[in-house]
Amino acid sequence: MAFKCIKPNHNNLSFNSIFHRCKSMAEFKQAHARLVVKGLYHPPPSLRPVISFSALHPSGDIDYALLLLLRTSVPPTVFPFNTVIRGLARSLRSDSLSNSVLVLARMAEIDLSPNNYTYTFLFQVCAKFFASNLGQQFHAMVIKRCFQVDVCVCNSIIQFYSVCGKLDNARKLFDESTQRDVVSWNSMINGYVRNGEILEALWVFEKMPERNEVSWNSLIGGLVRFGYLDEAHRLFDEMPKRNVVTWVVIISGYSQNGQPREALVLFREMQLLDLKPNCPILVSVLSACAQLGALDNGNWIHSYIRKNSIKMDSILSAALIDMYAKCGNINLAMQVFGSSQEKDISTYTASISGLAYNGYNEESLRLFEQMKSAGITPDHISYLAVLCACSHMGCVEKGFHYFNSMVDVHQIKPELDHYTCMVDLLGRAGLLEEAERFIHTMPIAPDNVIWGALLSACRTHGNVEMGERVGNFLIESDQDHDGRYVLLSNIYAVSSKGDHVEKIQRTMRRRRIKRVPGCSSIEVDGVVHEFVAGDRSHDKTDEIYLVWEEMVREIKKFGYAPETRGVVFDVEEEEKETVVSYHSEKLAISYGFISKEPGSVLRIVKNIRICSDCHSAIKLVSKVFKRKIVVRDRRRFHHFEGGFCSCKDYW
DNA sequence: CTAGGGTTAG
Repeated sequence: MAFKCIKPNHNNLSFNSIFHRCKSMAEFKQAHARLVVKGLYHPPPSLRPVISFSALHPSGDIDYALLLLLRTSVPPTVFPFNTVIRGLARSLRSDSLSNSVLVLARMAEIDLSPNNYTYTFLFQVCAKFFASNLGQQFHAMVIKRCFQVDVCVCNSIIQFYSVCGKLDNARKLFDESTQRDVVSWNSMINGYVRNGEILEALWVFEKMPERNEVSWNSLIGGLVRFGYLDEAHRLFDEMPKRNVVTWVVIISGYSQNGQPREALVLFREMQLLDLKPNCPILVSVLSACAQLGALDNGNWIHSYIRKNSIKMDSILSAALIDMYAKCGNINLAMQVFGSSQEKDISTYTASISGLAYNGYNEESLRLFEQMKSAGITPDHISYLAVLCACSHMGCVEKGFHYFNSMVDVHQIKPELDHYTCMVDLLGRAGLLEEAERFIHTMPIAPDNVIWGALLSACRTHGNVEMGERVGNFLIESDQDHDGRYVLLSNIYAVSSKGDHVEKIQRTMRRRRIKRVPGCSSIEVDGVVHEFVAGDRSHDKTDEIYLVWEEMVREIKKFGYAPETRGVVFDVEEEEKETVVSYHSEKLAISYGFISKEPGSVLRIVKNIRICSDCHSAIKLVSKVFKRKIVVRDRRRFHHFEGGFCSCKDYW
């Protein structure tokens, strides 16, 4: 023993310590380059830390790892080869698949047999790139060589098959496997969930000998994904021990499935249990606030983030910006934008579209230009925001300018959404023929949404001929969509074909199409109050109606005349004025007058678009009662002040 | 000295 110490391997020690001191890829490369340039012999084992760092560290360089592994004589042990395949499995680059095959081939060249780790990483790569055939070949290799797989390899094969949609193969392996643990069961649940077989997933869940949080979370996540939110909530209640992922799944589930109130309720439950929300939860809750237009709640989240010094990443700041913008408070949104540290494309996009639907069209376009100057390449979503701004401005020329630059400068292939935006742009501007021609010359097939945009433009500009044609086509091809019937009958109602309205109503009744009722909400002291037209369910109904009638008397002195033309549905003639008089946004505003502090801004959120009667009434209310009123409808904001609206009556 | 399953916006 003492003998060996006489000649220690100085080289090896010193080179190892050189590399071990390195903290970044650049330092590794510099150190390595110095050795190579000086022609100093560096023993292969010392390269191991370089390979590990290059392959696995977030700031590493997988190509460098591959280079060292394939072109130098690293010691022929399986470890560095496994490390590189592991790194390839982590990377998102499309050549990872072929590179992992290259590594495997090199192993065969130098007679290195893959071990369990090698196979685990290989199946990870195949799962990530949905390399169904290659993975199957690896599986065959495992079988043919009588390789003794351990439970991890077995599970990674199950996982591989299930993400590739080969559920039968996964199930066969699972059934035949002698080593099954909770991960195997969970992978099967996930496989079924991923492939839409929620009943199978449920069956597996019920048969499991033991479950952990992941089992519960996977099933709950599956139920959420397929819209079975009540079932998901039931399991959530039954769950013996929840973790933070459980909360993410259920809260984001509600938030993304159009049930933002439930998301907020669960978030409050978390607060009561003194549980710390993580970033994804905060993002989901902010999105719920954005959907509801619940500014008080959103403000509270913002101060919670500040108080607890939660790290703001770009997603969280985008969510905050989006929340403020969708609550109609563009100033706060832009404040968050201004103070966010790392502005990436999502931060910009949230601000660009926020400005656009709040009526700050020029500012929106300016920010888009600013983003490009900052060296951020616009993507298809930021272009969507810009086109939307042009459409709100009614600026056809600018819209086409951006549409063309999207294709020519940034090589982004327009998707249906972009085409819809262009049809909307042309249609709003009254260029109906051009809009229809545009649809016919699109390189992809138009969907019902695009025709819907055209139909809506026909209604705005009273084009009965085109409206009748498009509308009748739409109520046949998309029979369940209530809005199309409404638009078409509105078009008939103001034309000489008033008698056709009756026909449309009969068709709707026959097909049992229910209209989605118009619904408006207002937040008071953190509670969101909801109203539908003619609603009498609120505690303060009497007062609300009294106040609105009083306000109508006042604005009539300033020239308000109720319009009933838009009301053609489900009501008898004499009811029309009553219904339009108590549209949901009017009730919500009236409640705001009663319950909010005098002079405070009233913020209303409406689920469908505002009608022109409400629009002119609210303009006058804002003038006569000197009150700022912000109405968010399905498409955009209307900021009412002093008798004017930010949309300049173009909406 | 390495490994397998669940969550994240615009």
